[in-house]
Amino acid sequence: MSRDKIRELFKSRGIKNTQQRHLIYEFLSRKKQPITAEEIYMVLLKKEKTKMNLSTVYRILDTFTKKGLVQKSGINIEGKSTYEINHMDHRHHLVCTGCNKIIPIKGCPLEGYESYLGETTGFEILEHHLEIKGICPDCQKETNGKDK
Amino acid sequence: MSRDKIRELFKSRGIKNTQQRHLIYEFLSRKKQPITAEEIYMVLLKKEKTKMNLSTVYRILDTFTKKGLVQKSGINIEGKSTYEINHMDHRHHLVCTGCNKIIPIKGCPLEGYESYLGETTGFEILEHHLEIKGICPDCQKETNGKDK
DNA sequence: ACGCACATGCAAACTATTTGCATTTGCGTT
DNA sequence: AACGCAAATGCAAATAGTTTGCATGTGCGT
Repeated sequence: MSRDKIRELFKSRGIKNTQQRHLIYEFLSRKKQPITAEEIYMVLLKKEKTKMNLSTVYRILDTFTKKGLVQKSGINIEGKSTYEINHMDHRHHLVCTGCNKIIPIKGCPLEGYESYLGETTGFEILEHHLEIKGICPDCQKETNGKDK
Repeated sequence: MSRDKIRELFKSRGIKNTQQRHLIYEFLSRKKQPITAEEIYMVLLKKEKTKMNLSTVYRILDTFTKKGLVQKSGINIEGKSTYEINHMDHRHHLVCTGCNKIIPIKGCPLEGYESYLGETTGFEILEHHLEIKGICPDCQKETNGKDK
């Protein structure tokens, strides 16, 4: 997404275009995996020459979340929340319990189920989070050799 | 579940039967909803005449989780983790964003999907967590009157 | 009933996240 | 292009959930 597209996006949502916000949004939109606030902070510290405070990262993520640009992913890594771009194409992930690798899943297995659920419960269904855990092929190999 | 059943269960899993563990297990097995460690602590403080430390609650939940008796539910309430009895009949919940009410869902919409996913990704699928959010009938009524 | 390993209580440590306040920055206006 | 104000950021300190070290207490096999 180009620099100007992001500016426009921000403007359309009433988000002031600051350097920090721009960097975080750009970074997140390239990421295919949910990521923690701290990781964002670290990467931006190293890669970009900007300095940015960790609390700013949290505040920006919060702003983005409220404006619908980003969402908390529901996947917690060692007690830390993770965030990802709010893909308009609804998406889920498969998390490896061995190495924490995260891969996106194509398609949503709950298509159609939500409306059924809404009808049977009377709830107005808003959203869902699905997290599937497993052991990735790489870690399966490793485990065969060791006993851990 | 009777007192003795729980003792047996503990014994079969190598869990020493203490008063605190018993109380927590009994309480959790009656609960139909995931609950936070703090809530467990509060309820047991009030209802039972036992005193129990919050850190003990955490430790017991941890033990239970490792032994497979309990699981972290994946639903976080205001930043707090929630726990529930590990129902052998795999279960999901519907959470109301208005009042935090949680209701269990009958059946799992992912039946069958896991094996498909395992085949297509090479992952060995272990488990999944599904959280669905919506507005319950009660809160839907309320919202119609107010503007919040 | 005894003794030991394990569980608990208590307080302090940790860690992720939030917040108050002074300073800086973006952006509409002149 | 400069000005001014509201909003954003940096910094440090506060919160809050969870964990941990250590002294004491308790379950359970002998």
